[in-house]
Amino acid sequence: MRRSKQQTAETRQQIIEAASALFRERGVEGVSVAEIMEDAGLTHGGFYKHFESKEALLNEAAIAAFNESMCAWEETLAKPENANQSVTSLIDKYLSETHADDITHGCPVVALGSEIARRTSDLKHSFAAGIKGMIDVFEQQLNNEGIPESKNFAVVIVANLVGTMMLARCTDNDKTKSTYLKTSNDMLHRLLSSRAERGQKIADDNRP
Amino acid sequence: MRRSKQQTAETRQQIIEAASALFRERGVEGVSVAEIMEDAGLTHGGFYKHFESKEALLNEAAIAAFNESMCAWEETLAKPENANQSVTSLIDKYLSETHADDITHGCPVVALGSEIARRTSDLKHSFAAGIKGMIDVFEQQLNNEGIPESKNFAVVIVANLVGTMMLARCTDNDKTKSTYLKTSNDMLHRLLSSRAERGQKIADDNRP
DNA sequence: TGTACATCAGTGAACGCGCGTTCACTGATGTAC
DNA sequence: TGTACATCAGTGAACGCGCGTTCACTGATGTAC
Repeated sequence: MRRSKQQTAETRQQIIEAASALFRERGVEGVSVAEIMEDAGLTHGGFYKHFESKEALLNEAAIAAFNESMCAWEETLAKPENANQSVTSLIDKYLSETHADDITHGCPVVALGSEIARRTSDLKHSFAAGIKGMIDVFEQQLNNEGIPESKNFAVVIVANLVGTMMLARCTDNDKTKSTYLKTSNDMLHRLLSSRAERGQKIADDNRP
Repeated sequence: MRRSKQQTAETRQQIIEAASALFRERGVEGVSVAEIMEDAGLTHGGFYKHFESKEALLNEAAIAAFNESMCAWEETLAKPENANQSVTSLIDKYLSETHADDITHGCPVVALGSEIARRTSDLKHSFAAGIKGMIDVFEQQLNNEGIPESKNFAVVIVANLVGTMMLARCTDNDKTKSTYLKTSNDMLHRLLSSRAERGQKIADDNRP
């Protein structure tokens, strides 16, 4: 039977959220429309009242996954104890064992990147925007901390995070997995502290 | 009809090579057993005379993809003009536009990582071994160039390569894509030259 | 504000299709004597 | 070395299954008057 506009919008959101988690967990082709609808508390028939196709839902689910990540990042940044170490707090969280073990609600680039790379059009566009968003957050935080070349460093940091998580997730030996996470984390910390020093030096030199 | 042992072995290799390329190009679930067999010049029925299942072929195909990558790396390292810049020549090749556009014969971690991360057992084990192999090559070359902490740097470099390629491949804007590749490449070059200097300094200090 | 009708979210059966896998069959290769 | 038989790589039809999508139907919601 017909639902109110608000209920319809809520249902739509539930489908997107279910899909966002399931696609990351099992891959786009590893989940059926029926399973997504079941997770959202519905039967499969009504799917096409909300989305044109499974592909269209994937696009919305990808956007939602990036939004979810960005919200989590904002939360981390908002914590008072992270005020003076915003960049490293984001890095620590990203490279945590918790994140490595939580594909379902983890970074969409690692969970879906290989599949998205093969696609074209809208989907790739949404994904590229999500990646840009991740880099932008780092750029801003690096600026706040007075680290020079913030844009370049932001790209390199995000690349490192994504790559490290990919290596860790593709490794069956838990010890090796932890080593990858820890090694990248240590190196990024060291790189940042040496860069922060240099940024401080430049600021001092430029002081009148 | 029955084939000679040599022919059978060759056919098996052809199936693996076809699968290795097709899986990377279209994803494991984006290619059918029949398509792989057709690419290898056969009909689908004979597939199970060579492999127990599609999953078993995926394992062999992943190993073959890593072997292919390692052979290409060896080739690059063997070129006389790369003798004194072995690490940067590997990095330049990996982060090239050519590699970004060639998923089919490119790095298996970027092409299949998201899918492999969800799997368990044999497959993940083969993949982890392949990743270890990539890191080992870099460690050895960093040693050759006298760069300290070669093992840690090797992990970070490979993570950066994989992550950068993933970002580039998931980006629909060609200019942004090139920027990602170039930014990581520049930063790795700078990091390596500053580390090489430090390595040289340590070597000088330790000279009797 | 109340009424009569149109709309449409959700249901569950059904469709057609392609997939991984199996199987009976063929005939060249391998092997035992 | 030659022969007779067993083996098995490759073929193409067939199987059963699950998938994305469609559809007739239901009944509460939205809207026009």
